[in-house]
Amino acid sequence: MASAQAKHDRILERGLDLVSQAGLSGLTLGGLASDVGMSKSGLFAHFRSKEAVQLALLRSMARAAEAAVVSPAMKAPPGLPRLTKLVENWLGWAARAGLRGGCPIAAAMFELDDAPGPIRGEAVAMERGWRALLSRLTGEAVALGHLRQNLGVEQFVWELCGIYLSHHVSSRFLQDPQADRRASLAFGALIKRSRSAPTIGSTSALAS
Amino acid sequence: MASAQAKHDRILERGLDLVSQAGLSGLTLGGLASDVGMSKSGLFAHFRSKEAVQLALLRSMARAAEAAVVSPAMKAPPGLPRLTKLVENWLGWAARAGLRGGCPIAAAMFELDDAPGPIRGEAVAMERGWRALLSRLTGEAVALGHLRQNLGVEQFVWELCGIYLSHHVSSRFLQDPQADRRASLAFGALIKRSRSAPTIGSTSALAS
DNA sequence: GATCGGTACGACCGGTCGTGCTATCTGTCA
DNA sequence: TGACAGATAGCACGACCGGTCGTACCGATC
Repeated sequence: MASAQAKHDRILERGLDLVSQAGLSGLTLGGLASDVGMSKSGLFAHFRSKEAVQLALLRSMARAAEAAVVSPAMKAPPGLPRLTKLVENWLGWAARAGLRGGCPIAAAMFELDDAPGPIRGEAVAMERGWRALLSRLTGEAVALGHLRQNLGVEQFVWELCGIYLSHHVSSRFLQDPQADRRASLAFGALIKRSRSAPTIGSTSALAS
Repeated sequence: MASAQAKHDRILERGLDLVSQAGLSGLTLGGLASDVGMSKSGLFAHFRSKEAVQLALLRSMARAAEAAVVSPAMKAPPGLPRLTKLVENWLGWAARAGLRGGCPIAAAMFELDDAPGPIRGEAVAMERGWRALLSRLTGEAVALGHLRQNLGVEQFVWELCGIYLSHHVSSRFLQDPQADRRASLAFGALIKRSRSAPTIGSTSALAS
């Protein structure tokens, strides 16, 4: 018999794929069980509830993203090159990681925005952690002089996340073949105006 | 007895609220029926299938967004003022329209990206139409000289959608009180670099 | 060799899902 | 007043849901 840990990992691996297609709430224990080739109750011996499965899958997503997106980028030189490499790995990472659906975390952010509970809490913590990482790498790029000293790092990260989300929608939902190019152009523009010092005035065009 | 049309409208109105909270796939006929105070089969007499309900709700969303976002903005002077007003009305429109959840269309874009079928088709058509409207208004701002002549309108709209999505995530999922300010700053920056002529070179920071 | 925790199974629970069929109610018009 | 049509309710169906049951096989331990 394959070791329990191996089976556990296989459940999470297949589950990740299912979640990427159907979302966290679209996942069913029976479907997952038959997908890994075991009975529903056999799967239940590993996790005590569906919520436990969802939580484990959420954490499994973080590990998968870490391995596919963060780790390879860390080999790039610190500062802007590393940040750029991270964004390259980020866009479309789910497909490259073998998932048939889109980024499960992005989908979860829209799926869980009105669903209080431990699942949502974990997802929020994960997203906050991810944005903290983006902020840290951006801060390093500032410290190394690759980006301007007075850059609003949080704002930079906020807009970067917008690029990711827009890329997700245009590539997966609208199936726009130009999605990668659009994201590349947007990131380039964001970097460009984060290099030089900003001019004064007209910081906002929206009344608040 | 209330007219059938009135009941029909009331079903769609309540359904829109439910979908904004639970998503299109999270909607259940029984839940919707009890929410409007009728039996499941009574509701079923109005629509012949759940898919018909979802399609009707999708179109109802478009009408609601039209009324809450587009129409009021059309009273503003054409060009940049009108576009700005539209974006103002767009951000957070769902809450102002009385929906307890987030923007149902934004959620649908992540929910349906792997669900082929007429629902997805309709949603794609709606989103394409929405982006065409954004492109048209942006084009008017260009024609009126409010934005620079060589602006990439499609790219502008693509990045604008990213701002909307990032605002949705930060305000609803992360519950960041700065979400409105962040979106305002991002839109301001987008407008600013869409006024003046771009410098040459370094159009992209990502290898393609 | 007896015992035991972990893993897995098939059967089954109460509940809810979408979907039909049929009966009843209600307002309208002759 | 009575007939008709549309709206609604009641009810039942098969499927599937998350979850529990008793049971059985496994390797390790005593």
